[in-house]
Amino acid sequence: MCTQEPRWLTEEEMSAWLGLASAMIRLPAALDAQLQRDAGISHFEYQVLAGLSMSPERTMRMSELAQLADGSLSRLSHVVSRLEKRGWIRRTPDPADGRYTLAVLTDDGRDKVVASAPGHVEAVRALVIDPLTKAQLRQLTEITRRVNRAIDPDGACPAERSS
Amino acid sequence: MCTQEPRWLTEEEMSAWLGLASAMIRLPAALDAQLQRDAGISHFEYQVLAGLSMSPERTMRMSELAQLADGSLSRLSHVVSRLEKRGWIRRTPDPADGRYTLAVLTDDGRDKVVASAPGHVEAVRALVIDPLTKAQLRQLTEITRRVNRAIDPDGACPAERSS
DNA sequence: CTCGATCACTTGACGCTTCAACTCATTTCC
DNA sequence: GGAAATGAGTTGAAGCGTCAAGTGATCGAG
Repeated sequence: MCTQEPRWLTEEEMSAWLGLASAMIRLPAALDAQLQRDAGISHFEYQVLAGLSMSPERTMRMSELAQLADGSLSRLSHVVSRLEKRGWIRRTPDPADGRYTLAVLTDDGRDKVVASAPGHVEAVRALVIDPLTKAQLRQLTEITRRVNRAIDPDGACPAERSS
Repeated sequence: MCTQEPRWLTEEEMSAWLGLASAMIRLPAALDAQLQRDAGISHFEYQVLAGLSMSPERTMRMSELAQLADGSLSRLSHVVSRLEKRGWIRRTPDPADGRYTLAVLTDDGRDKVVASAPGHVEAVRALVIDPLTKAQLRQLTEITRRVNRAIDPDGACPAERSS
């Protein structure tokens, strides 16, 4: 209870927020639409396939993969079931620890990624990279770092893992 | 066919993109979670109620409202049905043109917005406004303006409508 | 060594979004 | 003035995500 009195947004804050709110809704929708139209898969499915394709042995544990793709384990399980039916992924228990399940990209799955990647990268370029200056791109990196940290202070942000 | 050869992303472009991709997924989820937890409504429902509350006569045509909230007319129709059941919105045909439907915020609906707004604004502050410097906020405004324009060149971007 | 706790996942039911019809009102064109 | 075309909105079915409960494997205390 008792939220003091709310600190309303100034004009300047409001216009940054409205712009972000709009982009936040429409950018995922636009990227999903491109992938759905040109490749018949969702952005989430693409992230799963692309994540596997860049992994050693094209293999990853379900839980790692869920974190990489920013989704719940349950969601990933459903999605991988569908991708398995389409012949792009196989599942097998981890020989090292039977509780884990390994998702493995099949050859057909790799072909699918290779076929879908250029169109997706072009879309990202067209909608995000190309409209911005080099300086804005650097600013965006720092801005999203701060926002991501605010959302989840000790969360593994994909942008900062490895390398 | 024949996508030339794809212009892959440089290191710098990649880190901006990964950061944005992560924020783009998790920011809506975080805001939805706050509203769901504290007010029992989704971010989309909040936008609908808040949009109406700021409108003259607390009334808007369904199609205007759909555009304001960045959703399809069908989605809005379903959502308004639910909000109507909860007693926050009434629907009535537009006397000026019977094809249009007017959505009107009830008094209970206004109370709901007034009760939910402070918590939502606090969340926006905590996740976006406060973590950024004043300069970054200005940069974000320009960055999102460009991205929004790339997504829909002549789209009515909420940030630029009116005022 | 065994039993309970924990962990990684899977499953099924429910709710929301989308898509494709459909309805009804209004405009347009003979 | 009447028929076809257009436009706004609604509806129902299908698909996807979430939540809670369930399964099986492994760890750890006694």
